[in-house]
Amino acid sequence: MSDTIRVRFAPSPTGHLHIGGARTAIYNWAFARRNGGTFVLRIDDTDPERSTEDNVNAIISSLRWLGIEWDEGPICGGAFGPYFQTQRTSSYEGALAALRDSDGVYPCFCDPADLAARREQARASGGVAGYDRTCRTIDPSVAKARIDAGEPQAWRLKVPERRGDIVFTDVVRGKSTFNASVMDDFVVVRTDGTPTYNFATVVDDIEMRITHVIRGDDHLSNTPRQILVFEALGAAAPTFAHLSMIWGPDGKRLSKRHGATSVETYRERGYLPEALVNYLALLGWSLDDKTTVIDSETLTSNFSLERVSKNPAIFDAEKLEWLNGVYLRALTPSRYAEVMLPYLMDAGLLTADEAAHRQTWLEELATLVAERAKRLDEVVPMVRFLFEESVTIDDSARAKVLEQEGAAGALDSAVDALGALQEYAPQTIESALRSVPGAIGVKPKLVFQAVRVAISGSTVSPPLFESLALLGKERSLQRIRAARTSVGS
RNA sequence: GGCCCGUUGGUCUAGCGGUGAGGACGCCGCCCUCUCAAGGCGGAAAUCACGGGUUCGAAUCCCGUACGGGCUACCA
Repeated sequence: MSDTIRVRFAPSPTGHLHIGGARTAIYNWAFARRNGGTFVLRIDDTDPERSTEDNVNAIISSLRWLGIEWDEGPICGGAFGPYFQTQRTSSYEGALAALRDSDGVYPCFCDPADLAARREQARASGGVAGYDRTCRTIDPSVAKARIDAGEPQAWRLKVPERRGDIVFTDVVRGKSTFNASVMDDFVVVRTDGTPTYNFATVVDDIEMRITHVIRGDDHLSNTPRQILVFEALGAAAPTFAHLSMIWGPDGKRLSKRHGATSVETYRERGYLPEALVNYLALLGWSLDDKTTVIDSETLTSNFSLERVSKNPAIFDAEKLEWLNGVYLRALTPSRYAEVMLPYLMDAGLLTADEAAHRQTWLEELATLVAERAKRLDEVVPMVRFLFEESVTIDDSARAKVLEQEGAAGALDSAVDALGALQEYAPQTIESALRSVPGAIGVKPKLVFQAVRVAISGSTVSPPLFESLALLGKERSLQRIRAARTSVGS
């Protein structure tokens, strides 16, 4: 593996893995794979208030479920660890010391509340809202005395006087220019000694030898600040690639009120990881002008930042569903049975033990359901009738089918025809039932629908003959008789 | 307010000076069919945000405007 390219995904464990974060991770991962680079996972847990271990675990398990594997990071370790920012305080302290030595920072004794007020005032009068540099002019010896006296201080980056505009080329958006005059001396280390985001990420990116920073464009405005830190630390800035946001249907940042936003939820609802990866990859990137079904292999061997789109994308749940259906249909029966089983078990339809004894039966069931479900959780209502002892017939189905003229006779004949079968299999069942309409002078559809309603309780079900076979002769006859009885004469 | 960024059918996108503006989801119709799906075929749907330029020629290049978004913290 070449080490020329190193990228990282650095989630902050303040929640589960978000759809947008997942896409960022996918792009980083695909980019690393495509270029023979290294993909680093780093946990940016510097916010003690909101970061939790549960969230770290959830993020890790979501990434794994998606099939996104990191080369360095939690669990697997690596040569540039640790990979949790809370364990890297010595790095930040070292970087601060270096900046103090090089006169790249200065202590700030301003009161935060006071600062906020000044900022408000500056903004109100139409001025620049940045820090007014009050403490920048304090004489170093005075500053040292105040620190020694125990006065609390934060550290601010001393933006060079003659730095000029900050210009960088973003791989997806092109050349970006930020006017130097708007760069204020931002805080790099807080009063409590902890590093701010813009400082910690840069220190880490330098130490971890990150060459390409691929992240959401909510960080675009942070980039010039970070470039200043890279420069102050005497390091070359990496290449940046800012991804546009993912929006909800209303054009606002995708959030809980738009529905499911965490990868975990999609997993629970029966989406396949490969479908989610495919969909997310396409939300802002395209292989060419016509391909929409792209497996991981194709993605990791063709991904390029140059083909990442600049505009924000609205998350289209329906297209994801469609794509999930495509992947679901492509599963082999045994694989389908495997992924479907947890849903069946959760619904209490069968136990793991029973499943082990009904492998073939489950695979047959899988083939029936495969081209009908877009999500795995949809199979439960679809197949429930095949597991339960008896079935309750839906009122509208009864009215629409069973109470139709000829239905009773059709059920009687069906019982006779099926009852006579030696071999109870889809083919034999089909020919038996197909002989009924002609014999009693009724439309084939009426027979099929009547039997369907009788065994499933509904006018909609998986294919009839196969369903009857899976149900078994005994229960089939039982249900048809029960339905027949309920219709009366 | 200031600074940035974006704008091709309802949605995701292709396009990178000359195309009938292509594909996909969704929608509609037809076919297939035991229901539902799946599949096949066809269709509607884009004045390429708007207004100016540049050019023989602009969705493509330039400048404005509008709309949307992001940042503007001792959050990340």
